[in-house]
Amino acid sequence: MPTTCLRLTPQRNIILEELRGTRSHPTADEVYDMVRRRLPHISLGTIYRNLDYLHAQGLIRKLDKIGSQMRFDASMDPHLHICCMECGKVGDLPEDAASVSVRQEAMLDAEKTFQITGHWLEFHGVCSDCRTKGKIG
Amino acid sequence: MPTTCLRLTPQRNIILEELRGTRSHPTADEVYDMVRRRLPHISLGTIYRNLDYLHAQGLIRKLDKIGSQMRFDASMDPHLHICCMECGKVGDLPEDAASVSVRQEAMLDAEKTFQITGHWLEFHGVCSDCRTKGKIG
DNA sequence: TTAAGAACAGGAACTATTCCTATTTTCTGT
DNA sequence: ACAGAAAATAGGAATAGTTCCTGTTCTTAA
Repeated sequence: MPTTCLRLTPQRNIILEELRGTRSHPTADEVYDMVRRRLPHISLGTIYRNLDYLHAQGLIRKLDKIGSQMRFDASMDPHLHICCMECGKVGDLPEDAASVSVRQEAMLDAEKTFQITGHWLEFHGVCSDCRTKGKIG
Repeated sequence: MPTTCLRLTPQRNIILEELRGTRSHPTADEVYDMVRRRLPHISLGTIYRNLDYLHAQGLIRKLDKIGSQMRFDASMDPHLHICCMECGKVGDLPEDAASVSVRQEAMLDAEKTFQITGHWLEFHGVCSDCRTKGKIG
């Protein structure tokens, strides 16, 4: 018996449906606008809470490194993101776009839309202090 | 005659010195605390403005994708960053840490400190809409 | 049916960052 | 060196994305 099961309230379901119906990687307030057409009384707090919930359940992606606002993405297949430095628009790139060997072919299509000017690569981990604390505490 | 030359005011100079004296990738308010020991009346606005200025001049790096706050780094040689998911601490990785072939050796040292659990890769560019606007406007 | 827990709407609070204004400092040309 | 112009500063107000709080409603399980 799992202690937590997936609870899809009407609000959560509609948020998920709206997110799955777009490829625009919307921000929280864009999701708010989309959902409000169907649930006029939903609150922005519910949007945030449920986007977090859906992300914690592994149903959507949370792009918190792109621009000044969080963005959300319902497509869970492995792929990379490209962000316009002028307007903030976010597009998709194939998973292997980072490999130089395939870049010429694979990126041709994306480069019709986005002219790539740079990238950001950052690693995540746990530092030794926090690992030590985890063992002791 | 260059229209803009580098103007290093006392405030800017001390900010730069303090930043060069640490490897901790401090946030703006951490820089504020460091600098305030030497310039007690400096304002946080000046810290932000001058960190932006130094970044625009290419003297420091601005890490705006790491955590919820901007971080700053005076070491300009090419390298990557690793961020602790528990406490937010930021460390350095060698430039070639992303290459799988050298990863075993090159990362050994960093992995003594950070246990790597994931990464973030994102591309930057200009979308076709913005390129079109740029040509017309 | 009822009690307990979860989720909700609405709005206040929080906080990193930016913006504003009057004042001070720095630079430029004479 | 000096006067005017331009830039930078301190201090604080404003902004905005996100989180938190409270009272109410809904769902679940016994």
